[in-house]
Amino acid sequence: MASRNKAARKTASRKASNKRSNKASGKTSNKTSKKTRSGVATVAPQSDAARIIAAIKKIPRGKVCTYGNVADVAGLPRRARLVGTVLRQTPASRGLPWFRVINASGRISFPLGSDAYARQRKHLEAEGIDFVGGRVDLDRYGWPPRAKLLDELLWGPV
DNA sequence: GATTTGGCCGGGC
DNA sequence: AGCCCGGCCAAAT
Repeated sequence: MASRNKAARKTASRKASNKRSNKASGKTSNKTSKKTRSGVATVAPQSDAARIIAAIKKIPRGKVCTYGNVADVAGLPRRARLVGTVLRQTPASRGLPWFRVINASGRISFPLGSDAYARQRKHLEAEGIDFVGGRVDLDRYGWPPRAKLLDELLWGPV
């Protein structure tokens, strides 16, 4: 069964992001920067949640972004699930365009038929996003645009 | 498309 | 610590 490249998959395919960079050591809990040892105040690293929120805010009207891409934009590759978790526990009161986040299949992640599903879909359609067979065409509405993703991966942020 | 399989990570117990 | 479960992902069947 050719079960060879398993570990290779993520690493190689999903963005040659070798940028697992910093953290990587499991927990990151960057709470508010504390280590102000003697004065050298390290610039408070934003919490992962804050970065995710910020990334979501960038999604333009009429566009959608997958959990994975939100994570990438937030500088947290491979933390798609965290995006879901953060979203789940973030009060919509924040004026956050949470509804622009959908899964990599171009579908709304809530169970079809649920209120949540209907709510999200309504928001998206209100922005002109069109659903075909319950799916959003990511080539058309996805953000950031694929080309851009690729470029940044290969060339780095301009 | 649908499923399976393996991987990733954070949170809760 | 260990185990299990997520608004996940992607390659392979």
